[in-house]
Amino acid sequence: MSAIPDKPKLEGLEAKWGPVWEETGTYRFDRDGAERAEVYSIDTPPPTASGSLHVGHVFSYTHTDTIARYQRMQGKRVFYPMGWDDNGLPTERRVQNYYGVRCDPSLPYVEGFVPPHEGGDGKSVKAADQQPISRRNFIELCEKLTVEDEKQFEDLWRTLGLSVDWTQTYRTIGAESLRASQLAFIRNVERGEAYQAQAPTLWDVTFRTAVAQAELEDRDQPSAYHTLAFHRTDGGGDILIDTTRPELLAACVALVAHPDDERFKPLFGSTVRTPLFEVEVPIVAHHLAQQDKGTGIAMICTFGDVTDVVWWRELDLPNRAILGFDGRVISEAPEAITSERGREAYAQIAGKTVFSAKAAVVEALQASGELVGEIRKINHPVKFFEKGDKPLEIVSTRQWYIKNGARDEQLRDRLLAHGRELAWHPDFMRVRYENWVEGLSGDWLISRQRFFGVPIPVWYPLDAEGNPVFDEPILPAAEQLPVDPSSDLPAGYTEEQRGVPGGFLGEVDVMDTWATSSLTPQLAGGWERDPELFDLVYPFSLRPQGQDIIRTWLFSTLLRSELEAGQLPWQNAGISGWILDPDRKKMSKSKGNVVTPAGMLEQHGSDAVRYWAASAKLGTDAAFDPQNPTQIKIGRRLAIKLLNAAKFTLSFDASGAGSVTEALDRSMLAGLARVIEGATRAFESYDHARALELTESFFWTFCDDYLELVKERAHNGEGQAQASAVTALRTALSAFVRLLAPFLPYAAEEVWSWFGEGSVHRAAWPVTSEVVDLAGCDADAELLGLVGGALVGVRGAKTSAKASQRTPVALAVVHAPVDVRDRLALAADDLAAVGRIAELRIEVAEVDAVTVAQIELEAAEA
RNA sequence: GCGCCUGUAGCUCAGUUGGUUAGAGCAUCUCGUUUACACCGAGAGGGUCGGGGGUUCGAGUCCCUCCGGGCGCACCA
Repeated sequence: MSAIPDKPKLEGLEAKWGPVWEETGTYRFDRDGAERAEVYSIDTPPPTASGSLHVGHVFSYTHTDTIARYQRMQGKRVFYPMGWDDNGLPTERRVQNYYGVRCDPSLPYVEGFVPPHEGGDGKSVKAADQQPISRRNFIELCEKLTVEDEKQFEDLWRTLGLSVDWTQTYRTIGAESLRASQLAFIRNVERGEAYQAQAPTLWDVTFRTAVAQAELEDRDQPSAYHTLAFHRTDGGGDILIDTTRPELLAACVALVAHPDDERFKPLFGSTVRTPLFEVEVPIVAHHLAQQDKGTGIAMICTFGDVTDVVWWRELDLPNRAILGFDGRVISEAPEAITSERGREAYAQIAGKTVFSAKAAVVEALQASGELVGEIRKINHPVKFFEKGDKPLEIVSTRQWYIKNGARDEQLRDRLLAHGRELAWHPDFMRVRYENWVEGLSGDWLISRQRFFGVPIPVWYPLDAEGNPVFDEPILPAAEQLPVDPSSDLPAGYTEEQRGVPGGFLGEVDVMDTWATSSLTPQLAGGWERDPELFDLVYPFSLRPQGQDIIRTWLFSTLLRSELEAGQLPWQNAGISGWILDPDRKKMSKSKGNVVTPAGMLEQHGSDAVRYWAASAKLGTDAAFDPQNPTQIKIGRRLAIKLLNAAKFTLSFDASGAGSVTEALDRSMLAGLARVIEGATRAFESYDHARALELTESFFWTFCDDYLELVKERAHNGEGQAQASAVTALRTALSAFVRLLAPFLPYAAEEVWSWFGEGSVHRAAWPVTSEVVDLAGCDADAELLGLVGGALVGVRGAKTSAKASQRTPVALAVVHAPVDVRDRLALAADDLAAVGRIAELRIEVAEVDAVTVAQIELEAAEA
């Protein structure tokens, strides 16, 4: 216990208590002798270490922390780890800009490399100005920078007061994560859940990597319809088609119309010659062709969009792809282009970007008269990589996939069943998951042609000609992990055999970030590393996360758990909403005006900021105006009030404390029992905001009415009347501090230290019996409100008389309904004391509520 | 196009299974240095619960419909 300061204040509490919690291990997960039933485990979202911190982080992580603290006070052994998602593209990009470098895997490693820049100004360095460096040098810089970034995150989390066990941290690029991630992958391969395939793949030409369905987003883009004339080979004239991608004309493999379309029915089976390139292609029928779109008949190219891929596959069409990995038209024309005119036309587009090729084709078509009518500009949605800024192309590549139920109905049904088993908070978020699972169009593409990631742990044998035999990948043994196939050796081979005929080739691709972060329960829980720990924490009690990554993180984690263990990775999913700016737009850096969380915490105090975050329910978006942070100010006020009310309460002589006998004191405790019950129930149903609201509102009643009513008795009263007030006050204070501890951990700990033992965050969550035992079960919970009503009347009379609240009252007559009069009389002395009423009459009258019928103020004293 | 969420005081939001006269805070106005708190306290004004229809003794709450806002999925000829 420590002394109560003369002037309690919030400033400095973070610096005072953070180190104490760290030193005493307040939030340490105690696994000794633990059983699963007493463990509450949290699958904390690992923030992208290279990303910037914003208020949204503070918002959702606070939600989780209130739950963690509640569970801890309920006696649970809380497993609350923290991870850093440091592998992947965001880090690569940050490293490029921060150090002014770019990875070129063909370059050799340079010992003691010094990057051209350090710190950057946050603006991107142009690709041309970036110094190419080896993959190893590049990864070293990634490692270095992420470690620094992670330190900043940790500092912020600590200041915010997250009750994370900082001995339980992991990095998604750390050795343990590499091992677990590769092990899980190998098991997927062995069970036939992971496989590789040569297939048309959505491809980002800027980052030169494949991307998965989950990373796509649609963006409206300006485009234009071009009407092209195809020539019937039977001499029947031209067929017009509309296309937005004339540059892919050279890759055209067929025309397609709906099988029921009377206009084209006679043409199915016949052929046309493509304009410009003069390739003979068939006219085919497919139900995906829309009669009312364009001219009702479309050209199929390899590949303009995902529908082309479907048509290509289902109609068994040839592949005449013309786009390379760099997004440019490849130099070699498809063999199908045989005419001299066609070859010449192709020469005009070879090597050009999509943009330039389109211009060239359009120009040639105009010259030949095969472009009919006007070019009509439109806006239409185009698929982008969510982190990219150029439209995705589709190229044919060999990639690794993990089955996700898109082509396996049984797996999909199991995933949907898990979605129904999982307790979602709020429940309607389940729909997002179901939409996603039901809409999956292909297996999960997990290989990325990038550098800073978990290497795909396979090698391929090389045949006598030196060609890799992809069908027979060589997997490492579990004991070998983690491996980097580009430097480590497959069993039975020597380094000299790398890349030579009859030897082997290491896979150079890395895994998608989500392929690793989909294993966070396994990474944090010690899967295949610490079985005892894993059994204690898995399946996790809670997965907290943002609504934006249901289709990525939540889905992929659930999938991996189903594949590996056939079960849900968690019991509950708590989904936080967005932070919106005052215009109800999603907050974003580009809009400027983004306050840094550290600055917010500094300015208002952690408890205040936490209050703002905690006052929003799960799943609900919260508005935040940095210029006018009302909710934060209210939180600050509440925290200060807690300090002051505690100090006041503890200032009364408690030597006689023991039992509560006075009606008003018993009433207050009865009301508090209801609050404890309600707050507990709210927390049990993951409604922290409700718990806060209930507690806060009764706490203000406690301060403004109850404390005012009894302070005279507590201070100057005598005997049991005085002792009753002090007992009730102290009992209530103890409960309030604990009820508020999940929200205001600093103020609560400070106050607790004035009278309690140990940390409030390890104290027992209040139960109704501790107040009911003192108040008696027959206590009149309504009495405090009734007296409060009378008090409002007295205060109002003084206010309207423009008199001070301390003005003495000669006579006050209070009217009360018949069933209330006697109850009110039990608190008459307290009411008279706070109102400075010399003569207080409480009379029965025909009124609905307690009213002050008559009041005579004494003349103001000089 | 299919679906989910949402619309309550000037602002931000509560409002349990339908049940008296719809609540809180902020803001506004008025008053007050009363035993902790001026980062304070007291009081007051302020709402056709998006519109319309229905079920019911009774609807902010349930049903239908329309309108506005947000989001998810689908949509690239």
